[in-house]
Amino acid sequence: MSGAVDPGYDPHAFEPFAVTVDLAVFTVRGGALHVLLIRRGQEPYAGSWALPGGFVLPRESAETAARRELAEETGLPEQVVAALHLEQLRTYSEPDRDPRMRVVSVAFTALVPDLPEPAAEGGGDAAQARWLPLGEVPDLAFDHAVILADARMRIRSKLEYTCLATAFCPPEFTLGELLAVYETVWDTVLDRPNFRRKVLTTPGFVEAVPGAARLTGGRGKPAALYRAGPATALHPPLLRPEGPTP
Amino acid sequence: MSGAVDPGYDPHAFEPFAVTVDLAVFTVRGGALHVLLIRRGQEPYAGSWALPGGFVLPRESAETAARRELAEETGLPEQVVAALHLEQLRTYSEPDRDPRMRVVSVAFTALVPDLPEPAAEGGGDAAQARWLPLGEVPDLAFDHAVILADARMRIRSKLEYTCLATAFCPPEFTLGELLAVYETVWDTVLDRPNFRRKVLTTPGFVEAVPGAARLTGGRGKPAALYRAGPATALHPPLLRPEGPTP
DNA sequence: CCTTTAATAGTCACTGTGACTATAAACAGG
DNA sequence: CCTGTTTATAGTCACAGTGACTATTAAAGG
Repeated sequence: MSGAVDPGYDPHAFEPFAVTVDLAVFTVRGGALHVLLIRRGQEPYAGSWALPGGFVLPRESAETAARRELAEETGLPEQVVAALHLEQLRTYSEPDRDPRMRVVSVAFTALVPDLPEPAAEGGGDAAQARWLPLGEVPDLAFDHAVILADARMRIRSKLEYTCLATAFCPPEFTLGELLAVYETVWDTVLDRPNFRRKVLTTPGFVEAVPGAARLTGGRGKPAALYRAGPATALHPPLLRPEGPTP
Repeated sequence: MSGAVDPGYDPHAFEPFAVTVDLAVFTVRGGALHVLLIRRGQEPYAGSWALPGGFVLPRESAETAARRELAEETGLPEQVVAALHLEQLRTYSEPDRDPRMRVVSVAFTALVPDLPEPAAEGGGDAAQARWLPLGEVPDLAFDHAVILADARMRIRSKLEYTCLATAFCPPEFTLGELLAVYETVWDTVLDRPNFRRKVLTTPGFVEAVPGAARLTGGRGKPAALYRAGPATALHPPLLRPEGPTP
């Protein structure tokens, strides 16, 4: 616990820890799950791709730092960043994960709708930011490949028993778009009518927008629009077809 | 990420962070969920109860530190501690959670069978360690009440979709004991035959110990013995009666 | 118009579960 | 030794939720 040992503990007595945050920010675009990556400008791993993130400042919590870094590196307005779904994933603390010094990193997962185009240059850190499909992600700096894999597993399983999928959608969406989120994240094909039945009979998952409908890219019958409902958990869950973690 | 900013970063340049681990160690004893607490010997919060834990050493990962602290403060043999179920809960990083300095704490949850009697004195830190039923937990030091509440919520929901409940049982156990784990953690009463059917038809949840049986405290028909099976996830899950988090 | 595409409606069989009844095997006490 | 109590184990029945499928509706395009 915080201070079982503390004989007049001197903060500068030994090599200190640095604390950082790393962000695995996902979006669904064009039928593929994308993750936000930045290209590193400095050593170590200069030129490599990495997850966005940075140091936690002395008066910040890890979550505050995560939102600040995300705003800086994506150029999204603070207000948008303040509202989006951000969730702690886990903390990575292997002693040699950073070659320079002891760095403990708190990793977060964020889900955003497709809309925001990278707009990376706002940050100023000269690092370029891009959305990359998971299939095209190159080797990453530090242990970020592990973090990314953990984050992916986490969201795959969270879609099963939470209403998180709506975080990938714009404020108003069609059930076809929501279906596409599930199919993309799980990399499966779901039965459309069954999916519809499940979503609509789960209380609080989605709410119909009265009278609204949208033409789905020109083809087919217009779809009704829905908003995310107040529910956060799915009882019973919406299990994906195959095993727990294919 | 770990080092987007790093202009020849000087480790001693600013007030450093300390990194600690906190442990929420649970056991089921006598129909009540118990948590392991220690009484603090020093300020701050001297005399208060707190979760066991301590500083992460310069060459340790958080998980290594958690196992070491647990061994020190419970007196359990290293070998037992090395094998038990330990899982990262989340990291607590509010700037003022420790009045002395900036402390970021990685919290863990551990589940142990009833057997180990506190045996706290082995540690030497003079702090006394005790198992307390959750209903009798007093005010805790720092933000440990929050950590404990989070840990409790986590294990309650993990019993639903993982095989974790066996971690509360000795190596060989009866289905009645496993049932008691669920009933204690969820604070509900489950139908015995239905529970039995569910556990036995879930592949890999438990394995029968051939020919073995145990007298259940003298009363009633002897029960067959089982061991934990290889499965880790429960598909479909074993949902608790009421809402998601009562 | 007729075809294509996607949304929406509805059907049917099966699986898993909740509620419940029945039997078996130990012990306690008269 | 019989009887009641306790706990384990076996089995039944009805219903909810789901997977697989078929049918209909409403748009766009040639």
